[in-house]
Amino acid sequence: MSSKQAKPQKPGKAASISDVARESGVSIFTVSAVVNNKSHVGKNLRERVEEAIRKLNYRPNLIARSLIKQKTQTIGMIVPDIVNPFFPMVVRGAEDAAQKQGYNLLLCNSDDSLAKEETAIELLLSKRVDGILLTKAAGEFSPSLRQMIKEMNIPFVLVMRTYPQLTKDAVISDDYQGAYEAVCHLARSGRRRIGLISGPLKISNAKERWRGFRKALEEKKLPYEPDLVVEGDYRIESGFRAGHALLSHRPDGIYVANHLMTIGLLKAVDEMGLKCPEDFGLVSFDDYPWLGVFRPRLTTVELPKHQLGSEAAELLIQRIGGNHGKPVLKKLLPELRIRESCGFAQFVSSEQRRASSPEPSTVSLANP
Amino acid sequence: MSSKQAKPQKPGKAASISDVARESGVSIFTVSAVVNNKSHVGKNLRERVEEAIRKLNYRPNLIARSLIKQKTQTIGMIVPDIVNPFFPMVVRGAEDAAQKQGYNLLLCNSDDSLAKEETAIELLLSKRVDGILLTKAAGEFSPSLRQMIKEMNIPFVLVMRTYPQLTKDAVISDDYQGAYEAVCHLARSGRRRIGLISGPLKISNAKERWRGFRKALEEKKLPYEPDLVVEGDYRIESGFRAGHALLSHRPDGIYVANHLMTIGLLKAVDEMGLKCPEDFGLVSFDDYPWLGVFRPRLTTVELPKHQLGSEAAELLIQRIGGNHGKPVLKKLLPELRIRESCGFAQFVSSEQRRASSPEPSTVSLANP
DNA sequence: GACGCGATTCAAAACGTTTAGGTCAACTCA
DNA sequence: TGAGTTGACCTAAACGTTTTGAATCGCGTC
Repeated sequence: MSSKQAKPQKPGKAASISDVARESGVSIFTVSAVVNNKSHVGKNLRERVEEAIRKLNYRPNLIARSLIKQKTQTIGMIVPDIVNPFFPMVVRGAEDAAQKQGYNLLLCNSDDSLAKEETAIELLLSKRVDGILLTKAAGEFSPSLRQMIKEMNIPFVLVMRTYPQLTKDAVISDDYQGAYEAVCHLARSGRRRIGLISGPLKISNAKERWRGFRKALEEKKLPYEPDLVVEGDYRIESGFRAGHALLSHRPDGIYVANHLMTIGLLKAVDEMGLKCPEDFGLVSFDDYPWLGVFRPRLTTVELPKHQLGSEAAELLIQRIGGNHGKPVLKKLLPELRIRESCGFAQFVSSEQRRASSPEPSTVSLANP
Repeated sequence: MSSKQAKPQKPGKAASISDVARESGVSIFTVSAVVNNKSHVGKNLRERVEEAIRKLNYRPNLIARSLIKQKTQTIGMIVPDIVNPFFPMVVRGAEDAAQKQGYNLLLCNSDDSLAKEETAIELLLSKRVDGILLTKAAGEFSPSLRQMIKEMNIPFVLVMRTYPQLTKDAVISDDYQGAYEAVCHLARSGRRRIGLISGPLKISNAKERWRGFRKALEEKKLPYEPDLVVEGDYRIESGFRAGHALLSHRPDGIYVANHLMTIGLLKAVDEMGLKCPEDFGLVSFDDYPWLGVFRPRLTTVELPKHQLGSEAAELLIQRIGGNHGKPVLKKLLPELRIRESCGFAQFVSSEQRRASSPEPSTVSLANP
C-alpha cells in the first residue's frame, strides 16, 4: 500500500510531529498550526494533515510542549496523608477543579513530616509543576528551600492550614468559628465542664480551634480547666490516649478537633464503660457518610472539604495565569450538624444558619 | 561583588545548566557530569562546579531530562473515586512504592465512567507517563485508544480488577476466596437463607465475589434464591435501596460486597427497625478503623489495600525497567475478621489462617 | 621527536515542540 | 503598472537536558 515515508517512526514509539509532517508532505509548522488550530491553514492542507494525524495516531508530546512553553499544566499537591479520611474529598475537589481547566495533579504525602515535605517540594519544583497546593506540616522551611522557591517564583496556595512565611494565599475553613459553635452547642445543652481534644498546637487550624474553644468558654462563663485539655496529633491512637486521660477527670462535655481522634476517643469511652450522651456530650469535627451508622448519632461540625480543594485549585490556577492581585485568605464556613451526641436536639437547622450568611466570608488582606 | 557572568539568569527564573557552566567557567558537559556524578571530573573543576551549583541554587530541569531520556519518572494512576474509602490506602501503597524508586504519581478519577477513563488515559499518554496503574471501569476501550496504547508500548498494571484485553499484569485480591469465606462463615453461624448485595457484575471482582457466594451456597447445600441477590453499584445509595429490596424477603444472613453498600444497608436496616445480628447475620467487605465504633461490631473480609497498591506499583516499575517476563497475575489473600455481626463468635483467628498459607498466591500465567 | 595512551574536557547533535521572522504568490488600489 | 497589503506557508532558533565523537593534555616509551 503506502510505503511513502523515508524514515517511518519505529514501532513501539509514538509518532512525532515530524512524522506527521513527512507523511502529509508539509512543514512542521503547518502541522503545529493544525493541531492547535492557530492561524489559517488552507483547507486541503488541513485535511491532508488531519488525515495523517489520524493515520499515525498522533498526539502531541506534552513534555516537549512543556519544555518550550515553560508550563507543565500540572500542579503538585501535598497532603499529610491521603489515608486520613479528611483529605480524599479535598484532593477530589482540587482534582475536579484542576481537570476542568486542563491541569493534572501530582500527589504527595508528607506524613506531616517536615523532611518529607521538603523533599516533595524539591521534587515538584524540579518537575516544574506550575504551582503547588500545600497542607503545610508543622515547622519552618530550610533557608535554601525558601530561597529556591523565591527564585523559581512559583505560586503556592495553602490548604486548610496557613503559613504566612510562605504565602498569604490560603483556602481554609473558619476553624475558630467552627470550634466556637461546637462548644457553644455543648454549653447550650447544659454541659459545664467541657474538655478539648486538640490537634498539635503548632498547626494553625489546631490553634484556631483551641482559640474558638477558649472564646466559647469565656463567653458562656465556663471554667477553663487545664486538665480537660489534651493535645493530640490528629491520629486515632492519640485520641484514644487523650480520651483515657481526659475522661478520668469526668468532664460532662467534650469537643474533639477531628474525626480520627473521635474514633480513638470512642474506643476509650467504650473501654471505660461510659455512655454518651448520658455521661458526657460530644461534638466532633468533620462529617462522613459512615457516621450515620454510629450510635449515638454524632453532632459534628462539617467542613466543606470538596470546596476547600476546588477553591484552592482555582485560586492557584489564577495565580499561575498571572493574576498577581492582593493575597487572598478565603475562609469557608463550617456547618454545625446537630444530632444526638449532646442529648439535646435543639433545632438549629443548618439552612437557617446558611440563610443568615449566604456568602462564604472572603477576606482580602492588605500586604503587610 | 561578583558580576562575572555575561547573561545572568533573570530573577524569577530558575538557573539552568548553562548558567552553572558559565558561572564556573566550564562546559555544559562537565556540569552534567558532576550533577549525575558520571565519568571522572577533575577535583578542582568538580569543586568549582559544586560551588556554582550551590550559589545559583541549581536543580536540574526534569522536564528537559524527560524529553531526552524518554522517561518521565512518573506513573499515572486511575481510580474510580479517591473519595471511596477503599482507594486512599491503595493509592498510598502505590505512592509509597513509587516514591521509593524515584517515581511520582499522577492521579486521576474516572468515576467508573468509561469516557472519563479514556480521556484520562489519553492525557496520561500525552504526558508520557512511564506506565499506568488502572482500576478499570466497566466496558471496552475504543479501537483508536487501544491502537494508541499498543503503539506507545507503555506498560499497564491492573489494580483490583482484571481486564485481559488490555494486559494480563494485574494485582488483585482473591475475591472469590474472600466471598466464599464470608458466606461460609454466615453458614457456620447457622444462617440458611443468605442474601447478597453485589457490585456491578460487569466488574471483574464483583463477578468473582458472586461466584464465591454461589460456591459457598452450593457447598453448604443452601438454596440459591434469586430474590435474595441484588446488584448494586458499590455506592451507598445502592446499598440502601438493595437493603430495602432484600430485607423485605427476610433473609437471615447477608453478605455485602463492599463497605459503602454496607453503610447504605445499615441505614435501611435502621429504618425497617430490624436488628443485627438477631434478625440476620452480616458479613461485609473491607475493614476500616472507624468500624470499631459500629455496633454490632462488623465481621468483615479485609483486603490488603496498601499491599495491593504497592505491589502493583512495583510490578509496573519492573515492566518499565524492561522486564518483559511472563504476564503476572498476583492474587493477594483476604482475611476474614470475625466480630459480632453474625452473632456467633466462633474463633477462627486470622493468625491461624495466615499460618496455613503463609505466601500470597502468585500465579504466573502462560502467555496464551 | 614521534607515537600511543589514558584521563579529562569539550562542541554539537538530539529529544519534540512553539514561534519569531521570513518568503512568496495573489490580491488591492491608485 | 507597480507598490503595498494580505494570507498561507516555511525555515530556523529556542527550551534545558544527555550523550556521542572528537579534541586536548600530560606523560611515558621507544
